[in-house]
Amino acid sequence: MPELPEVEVTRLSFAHAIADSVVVAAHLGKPLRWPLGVSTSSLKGQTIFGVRRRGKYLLIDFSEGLLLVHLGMSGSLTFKLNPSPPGQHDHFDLVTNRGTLRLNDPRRFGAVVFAQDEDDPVAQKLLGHLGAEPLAQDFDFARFSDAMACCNAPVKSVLLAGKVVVGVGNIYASEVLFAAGIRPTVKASGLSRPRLLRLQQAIRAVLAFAVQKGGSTLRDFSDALGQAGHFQQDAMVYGREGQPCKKCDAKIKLLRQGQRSTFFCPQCQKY
DNA sequence: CACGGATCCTGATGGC
DNA sequence: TGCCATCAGGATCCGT
Repeated sequence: MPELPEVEVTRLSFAHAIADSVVVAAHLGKPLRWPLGVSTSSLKGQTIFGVRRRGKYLLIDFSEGLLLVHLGMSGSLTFKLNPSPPGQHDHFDLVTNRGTLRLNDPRRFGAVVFAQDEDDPVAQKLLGHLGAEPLAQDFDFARFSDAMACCNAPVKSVLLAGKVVVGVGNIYASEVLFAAGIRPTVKASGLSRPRLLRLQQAIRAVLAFAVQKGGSTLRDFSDALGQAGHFQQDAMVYGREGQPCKKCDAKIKLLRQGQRSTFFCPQCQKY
């Protein structure tokens, strides 16, 4: 469910409400991808300063330490004053005096991990190798093109890997490459300067637009307060195999790259 | 070390 | 209706 826009929309939906709250309790359900790393009782009494995002990770800052939250493939967060008792897919509750932050994650590819700070080896293992933030200032063209020049893998795979730039998941990879007019199978290292420029602009534009739209609704994404997103209506290629391209009418094609689906227009994305 | 594939887990969907 | 195979928005780990 969550790529960068969904994670950011989720963050924006509860960050203000949870800021300055105090942790009353924390509860764990079934095991997630990685263990929490501390006892839930050690979180009690801590003040929550705010919520940041790095790639697809949410960073919840405490008076001492921080929580790294990842939604995996199927995770979602809710923030409610009076939540119902945890259901079978609710695997983490952070109860505060201002409301309860709850992680629901059927597939349990998500994670909640405690770290002392961002230099903590636990945090570095997850965050240390991440690429540039596409919506931040430090996403400059020189570094982007240098990083892309090193990769001989298909540009779609390079975008997904997150080592050059973070946050572009499987849906937005297809959308971004369509917006840039680049074929997903082209080697990243083979892209000309003008194409790299268009690609970088497309990454920024598509992700920013999706955030503005409230995230994807491919299944039924909604933010932590239950507000639904509207990006799906605007998907140009993703999930549209066999349907006419919205720009040129050619049939949208589907291909497999590393066990993931890629959608593209053979006419608008020739190289 | 850079790449492709297998892998964790559950639910939805489609064919028979 | 049931059973089985396939696929799903992520990212790490492992073999080549």
